[in-house]
Amino acid sequence: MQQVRDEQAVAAYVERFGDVLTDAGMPRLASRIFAALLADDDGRMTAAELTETLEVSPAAVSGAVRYLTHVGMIGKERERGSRRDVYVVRAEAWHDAIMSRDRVMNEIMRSMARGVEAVGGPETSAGRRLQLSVDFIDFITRRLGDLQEEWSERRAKLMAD
Amino acid sequence: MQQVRDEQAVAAYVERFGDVLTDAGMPRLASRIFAALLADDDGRMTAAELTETLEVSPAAVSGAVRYLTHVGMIGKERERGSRRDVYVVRAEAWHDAIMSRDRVMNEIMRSMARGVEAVGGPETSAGRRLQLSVDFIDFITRRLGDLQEEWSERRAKLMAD
DNA sequence: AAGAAGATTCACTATTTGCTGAATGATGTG
DNA sequence: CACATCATTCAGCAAATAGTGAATCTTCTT
Repeated sequence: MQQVRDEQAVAAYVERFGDVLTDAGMPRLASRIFAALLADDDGRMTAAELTETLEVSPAAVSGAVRYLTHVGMIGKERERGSRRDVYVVRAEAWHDAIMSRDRVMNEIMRSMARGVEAVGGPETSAGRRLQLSVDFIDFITRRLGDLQEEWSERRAKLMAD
Repeated sequence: MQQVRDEQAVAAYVERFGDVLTDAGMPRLASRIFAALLADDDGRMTAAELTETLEVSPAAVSGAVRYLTHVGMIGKERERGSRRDVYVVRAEAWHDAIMSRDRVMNEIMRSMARGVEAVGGPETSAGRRLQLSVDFIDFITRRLGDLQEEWSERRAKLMAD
């Protein structure tokens, strides 16, 4: 039973899912573009397609797409002998999105580590509190790295079927 | 060697760390308040202290503090027979912050799961792509829960010293 | 080399967000 | 019960953000 693709339903879904991503902190148009790519049949859309289906200006697409490629959630490709960029949702989109958060976490950790000194060293109560936070973040981010690997393996096995 | 606490250095640190948190997506004043509490000697400050040391209006503190309590990073207490609230950084601040992100992740996951149907079911290529994303997020968030537990135990042991 | 098709940049506008000051509300004290 | 002390809410303002349209830059075609 191969269902027929109801483009209108898909469009509606793109908007709903876009909203969810926006609530999660992603810029609005970037959210909609990512949603559109995820829901697109072959996960590949040109800038022109995006401006048309999302009803925004090419300029806006350009900016949003820069953001998405920057955080590694989509890739920009160009078929040789063509001028149009085609954007593809990367297989590692979520992986990278989480890892980019990880980078932020690392910043926080480093700043807190410096804070230990600023408040008078690890013997002070503020110092202890900061250090404990550092330890926690460190623990979580390390383990998160392991999880990504575990997933890659698990996925590889599934793909082998 | 118990260092003397240099309040000026602490204040400077609060601003730097506040910036880091803001970059991570936390509203500006909320970041500064959380930083101030983390760096405070006993991790407890009244609203008045906050307005004074951070040089903002009581109204602003009220709003920022609402945000922070909402995401569970600080607690509001009031000593009986007093009108002043005292805000304390919760021991589980980071834990809860991460878990609250987790709630967001769950929203995303649920939305993508609904998307599988919208794009024509799990047999379509878009459906497969969405389902794979769901699986990944599911995997990560579950494991993240385990990690929090592991940390609690680890921490309990350390505290026993 | 000229032209066309596309992407990007830039100046501007509209919306959203974070803060202030003033007014209002809540809660303890004489 | 009236007053004082704090917290909160609300209208307004200032700064940041996301998008538009026009101009510019790139790159393929002929």
